[in-house]
Amino acid sequence: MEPALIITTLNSIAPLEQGAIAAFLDLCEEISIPRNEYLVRQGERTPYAYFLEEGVVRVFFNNEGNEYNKTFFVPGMFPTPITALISGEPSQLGFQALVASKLTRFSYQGFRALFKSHPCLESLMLRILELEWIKKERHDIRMVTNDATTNYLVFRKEYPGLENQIPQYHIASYLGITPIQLSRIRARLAKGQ
Amino acid sequence: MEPALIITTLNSIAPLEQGAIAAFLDLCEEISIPRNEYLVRQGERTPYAYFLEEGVVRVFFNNEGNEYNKTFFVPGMFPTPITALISGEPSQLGFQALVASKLTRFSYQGFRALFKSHPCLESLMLRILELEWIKKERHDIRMVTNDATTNYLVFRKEYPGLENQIPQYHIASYLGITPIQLSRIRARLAKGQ
DNA sequence: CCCATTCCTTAACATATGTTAATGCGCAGC
DNA sequence: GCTGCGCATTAACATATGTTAAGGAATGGG
Repeated sequence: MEPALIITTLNSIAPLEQGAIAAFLDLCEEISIPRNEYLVRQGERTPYAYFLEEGVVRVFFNNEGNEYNKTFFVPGMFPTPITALISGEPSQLGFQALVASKLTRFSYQGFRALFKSHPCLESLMLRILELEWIKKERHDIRMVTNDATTNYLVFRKEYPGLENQIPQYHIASYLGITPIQLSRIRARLAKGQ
Repeated sequence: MEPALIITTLNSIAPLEQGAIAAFLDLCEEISIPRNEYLVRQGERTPYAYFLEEGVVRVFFNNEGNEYNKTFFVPGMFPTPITALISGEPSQLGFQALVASKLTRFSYQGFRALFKSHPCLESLMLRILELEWIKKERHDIRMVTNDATTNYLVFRKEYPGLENQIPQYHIASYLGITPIQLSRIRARLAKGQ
């Protein structure tokens, strides 16, 4: 495959040797996925890690019909069931494309198998997890601290334009409120301005 | 220092060479901390990673006087400001001993400096982050999915005896409710049983 | 031993948010 | 160009939880 966004992204995270890059690219394949299709279904096993080149993906948890969106992925991010890949268990989370998307995917086991011959890839993996950890912690603190209105405004800043590409009930679920409540918030904001 | 709980814990996470263990132990020092003292204050920098040998520690976020307990640590866990250590920024989280506690601490930079000569320590670090990630994800899913009553019951199972060692407002904050609400839940449970 | 502090409980009240339901807009398929 | 479906909005209502306040048990210090 041709080195797309993923290579520049990985290189900006940690320095990689040429040999490691080549070996890694051998594992990669590009896939396209239509709107509303699933990368990973809840309860399903998958061998793949994913990198989003174009589009939007959501990750969510479904409990008795109620869905909770954990976060949205935009290009440059990794919509990957880390826990499932690490633990070997079926994924507790579902991953769904919200618009037609292009992704790079690669076998996680294959990737780990490269660590012995290319230690820089293990350092890369550690660095990625570190960065994800930081991101998640900041996110968690924000969500707990702010009220829904503030988090809605943050969402709009963090994902410019996304608001108009996906149904509002996905945003509401992400904010931890009902679509009705989000509608009330939007009405209040429109009036207050 | 004498190899205490931390060594058996680390060995159970990932296999370590003798040389690596010795080099690591050189970095370690044991500390005791009285009840209600802070390991790390919010807004403070710290060079240390911590491992809890005995006692209880909470990690919390404070926003304009409102405190949000993220989790509790019991022996065998790492009450460590990972994000602060990785990013070099002041810690957004506070770490406080809720009962008199014993910990092992070590310089995080010193630890990372060992990665070059002891790659197994880097693998260990990666493994620890992986396990923490899994734990956090399961925790997050539970907290979102369940109501406060269920989460309270889970808390009692997950931290046996802890309920009687710490004030209930810390538990309420952990559950995301007010102490009054927790009191109502407890009253209902006592009656319903 | 007593007092003060801390913290849990209970009640009365206020309020934000969920629930149910009806309305209407806009897009897609026929 | 209709027609139907999916989705957002709005209103009326129900309810859970926060707020304020008061009282009482337990604990620790003088």
